[in-house]
Amino acid sequence: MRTHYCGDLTEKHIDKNVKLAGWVHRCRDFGGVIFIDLRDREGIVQVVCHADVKNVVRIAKTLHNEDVIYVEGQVQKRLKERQNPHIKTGTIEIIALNIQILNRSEILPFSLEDYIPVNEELRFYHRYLDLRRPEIFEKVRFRSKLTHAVRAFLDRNGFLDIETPILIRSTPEGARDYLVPSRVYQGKFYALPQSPQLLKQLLMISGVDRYYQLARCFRDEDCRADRQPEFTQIDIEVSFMSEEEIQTLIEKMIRSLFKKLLGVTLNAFPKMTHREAMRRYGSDKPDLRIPLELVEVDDLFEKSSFSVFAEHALNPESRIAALRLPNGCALSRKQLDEYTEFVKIYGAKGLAYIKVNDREKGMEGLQSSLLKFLEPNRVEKLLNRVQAQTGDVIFLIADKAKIASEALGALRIKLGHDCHLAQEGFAPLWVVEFPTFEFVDGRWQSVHHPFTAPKVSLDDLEQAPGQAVSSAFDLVINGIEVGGGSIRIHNVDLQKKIFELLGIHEKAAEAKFGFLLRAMKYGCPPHGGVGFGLDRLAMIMTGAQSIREVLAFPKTATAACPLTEAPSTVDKKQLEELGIKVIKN
RNA sequence: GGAGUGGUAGUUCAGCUGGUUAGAAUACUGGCCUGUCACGUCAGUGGUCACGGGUUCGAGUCCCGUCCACUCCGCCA
Repeated sequence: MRTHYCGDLTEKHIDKNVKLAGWVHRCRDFGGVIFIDLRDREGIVQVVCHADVKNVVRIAKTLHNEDVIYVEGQVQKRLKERQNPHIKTGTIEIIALNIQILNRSEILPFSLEDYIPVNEELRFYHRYLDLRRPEIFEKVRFRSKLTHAVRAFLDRNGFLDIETPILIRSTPEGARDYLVPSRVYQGKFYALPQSPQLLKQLLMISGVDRYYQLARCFRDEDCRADRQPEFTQIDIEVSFMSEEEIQTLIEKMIRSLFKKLLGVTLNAFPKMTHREAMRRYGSDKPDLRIPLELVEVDDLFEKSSFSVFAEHALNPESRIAALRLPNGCALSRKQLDEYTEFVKIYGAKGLAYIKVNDREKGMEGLQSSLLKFLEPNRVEKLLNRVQAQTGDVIFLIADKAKIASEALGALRIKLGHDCHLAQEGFAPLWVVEFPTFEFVDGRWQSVHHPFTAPKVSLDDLEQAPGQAVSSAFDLVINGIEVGGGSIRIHNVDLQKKIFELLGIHEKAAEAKFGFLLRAMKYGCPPHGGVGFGLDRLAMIMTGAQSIREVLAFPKTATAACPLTEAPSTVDKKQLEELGIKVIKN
C-alpha cells in the first residue's frame, strides 16, 4: 500500500515518487494551494496540493483533522525560505499527484496539538487518540526499546526467560491479593501473583541457575503516582552468587540500559546502609540529588530545661534531628507555617525553626520561638553542629524516631523542590542491610519478605529480632525505589524458624508454604535475586511525572480503567456457575 | 479509612465581596485568500456552571451532602 513512513523521508528521496498513508495532522487552505501535514508513527511530512491538479484539490478541500488518507506524490526539495526547521522532514515536501480518503474522522474530543494541555481523565478515556500525539507515544515506544534491551542483556548473560503461572495460590502476608474464583472448585480461589517470588525460588531448586521474566504483578492496594494495581517487574533469580555479585551484575545492567537508551554514563552506585539512609536522609529511599542532610542533635538537649526536647533526648525510641536550609531566612512566616502543617501529615507534632539572621551576633542574631527555652551554650553548639551561616534556617523535630526521620526526610524533599536545589540528572544508590523484621500491631513482620536471609546468627535473631540486619537491599534512583532483592533462605530449618518468629506456626506454615519447605529439603542451592519495577524505571528514564504515562492503558487512582470501564458487573449466570453471591455493603 | 486540590462552551481556562444577558482563546460551521507550517482574515453556532439539597429577594460564587479525577497519609511482605 505504501512505500515509506512520512517521518522517514529525507533529501535522499528527492525526485522519487512515493506512496504514503497516514492521518491528516492539519490542513492549511490558501484557496489556491493547500498544505496537508500528513502524520504517521514516524513523523510528519508536508503534502502540497496545487490548484492545477484538480482531482487532488477537490479532495483536499474536504479534509479534516485525523481523516485517514493515502497520498501518491513526488518528493521535492523546499526552497530555503520555505523550509521548516521544527520538523525533521522540513527541508522537503510531497507534491501530491493523487489523494484518496481511506476513512473519515469525527471531530475529536480534544486537540492533539502538543501545546494544548488536556485533562488526564479525558486523555485516558480516549487513550487511543492520546497515543497519536508524538510526545505521548514516545514514552510507550521507549518502553518497547527498554524491554528489548533488558532481554538482550540478560540473554547475553545466560539467563533463561521462563514464564510462571498467573493463576496461583494465595499466600499470607504481603499485599492484598486479587482473587479469581474457580468454577471447578466452587468456593475456592486462585490469586494473581504479587510477584513470582516462590516460583522463581523453585526454579533455582530445579537447577535453572539463572532465571528472568518480565512478569506481570498484581497488588490490590491503593494507587499512587508511581504505583498501579498491575505492573511489570523485571524478575531475576540466580544461584551460587553472593549479594555483592548480584548487585554488581544488576548495576552493570542498569548502567548499560542508561548508556544504550539515553546515552548517559552513570558513575558506580554508592552503597549505604539502611541505618545510615534513615539517619542522614530520613528515608529508606533518599533522593541524593538534593544537597540537604539531617543532623543528629539528641545529645545537645540532654538535661535541657526545654522539657519536650529533653524527654526525647533521653528516650532511646526517640530522635531529635536538625535540617539546615541555606538562605532559608528568605522564607515568609506563611511559608514556614505551611511547612509546619506539612510535617504534621507524617505525624510530627510540630516543627521548630531557628532563623540565623546574623551568625556574627550570637543569640542577638537569631530569631526563634525556642530561644527562651534554650541556654546560649546549647544554641551555639547546635549552630556549630549544623554549620549554620548567616541567612540559614535550621529546622528541628523531636519525636519518636520513625516520625522524626520520616517527617524531616519528607520536608527535606519538599524544600529541595520548592527551593530548586535538586541537581539535574540521575542519582542511583544501593540501600543495603535492611532490617529483617519490624514490630507492627503487636507482632513481628518481615520488612522484605519471609524468605529473606538474615545477616546475623539464629541466636542473635531470636535474642533481638528488631536489631537483626538482613541481606535485603534496594536500588534507589532519584528518590524512587526502582527495585529490591535479597539473598534467600536455602536452609529449611532456618526458614521454619523465621515462620515461627512471624507467628506462622508449624501447621499453618505446612499448609501454606508446604510446597516450598518440601522443595527446600532436596538440595536447595544458595540463591538470591531481585525484582525491578519496569514501569518505574521507564518513568525515571523518560522523565515522566507518573507511572500512567509509560503504560499503554493505565488505571485511575481508584483502580478503574477509564477506557473499558473495568471493573464491571457480570451476568447472574456467570456468578451462578462460580457459586458466588454478591452481598452489597 | 483520612487530608488536600480541582470539576464553568468540544477543549484549555477567567469569572473579585452573591446582583440583572456567564466571558476569552482555541475548536467547529460558512465566506475570502497561491507558500503556509500553532497560516491569516470576516461572520456565525456553541453552556444541565459535576450532581442533590439548603441559606437568600437573588447562588457559577456561600453552606451541607454525594460523585468523579489528581496528590499525599494509612496501605503497598
